[in-house]
Amino acid sequence: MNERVSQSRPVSCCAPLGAETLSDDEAEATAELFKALADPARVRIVNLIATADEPVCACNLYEPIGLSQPTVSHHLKKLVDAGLLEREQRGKWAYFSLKSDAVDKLAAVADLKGACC
Amino acid sequence: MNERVSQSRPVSCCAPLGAETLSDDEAEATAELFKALADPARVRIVNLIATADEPVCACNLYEPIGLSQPTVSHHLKKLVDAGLLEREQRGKWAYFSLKSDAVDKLAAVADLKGACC
DNA sequence: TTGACAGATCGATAAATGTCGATATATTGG
DNA sequence: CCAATATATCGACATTTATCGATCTGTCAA
Repeated sequence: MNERVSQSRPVSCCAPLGAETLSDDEAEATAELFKALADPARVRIVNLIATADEPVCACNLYEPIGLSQPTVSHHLKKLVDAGLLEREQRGKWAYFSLKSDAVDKLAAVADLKGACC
Repeated sequence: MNERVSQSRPVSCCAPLGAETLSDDEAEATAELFKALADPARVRIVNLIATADEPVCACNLYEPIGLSQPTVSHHLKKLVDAGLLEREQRGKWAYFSLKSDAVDKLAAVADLKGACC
């Protein structure tokens, strides 16, 4: 039924580290996902949002992160572009939450079990 | 019995993304781990080693990775420093394998389950 | 000891990235 | 429509990083 065209992976955009084969594009996409979390500011942003039980307003991030508004906005954009965060506009405020796929995607890509030792 | 001094986390060096609290140092350490995998060449190296059933000689990486010997050596060093790979000298050859802790560490840090939605 | 080879280190360079102040855009309230 | 506020974008700058050629270090065989 399904075309199974490049659908042999749980995630089409980026293959797990333990995949049997890994094309150049897949390696690039996988690195891109890790790159999104390869900055302490973005790690803290994701952590703050992950531990909140509601979407978080950007205005509530500047102070705890300790960086300027443009810089935090820059990091938020990177996280959204990477598919890790979801942006929701409420009036003049922007709220961010964890994208549900991101959780599975990250866990899948980081999976090395079975390939070890 | 245990001192439980900074031992409340599964990994002492870098806290998971979903941790209740995250110090500056922990965020830095966590980002450092992701940074090690934030490059397509290093993703491919880890993948090649993860899918091999034996430690891999550095000399068998230059050609598949498609980069110069110094560059591959540079990436290998980064992966070893990050605690992801183990280096083993056999005569004049260097063999690399996945460090067993790395598997768990990566999975733990990347864990966002329960913190989602 | 010497020659050959594997891998690491060095130095240089180009590209990518984080940061901020200034400014632009968009939304709301009056 | 206008003023105020939240966020995004722009331009600039400093830092980091990936890459390679050349060289150094260490190991083995003869």
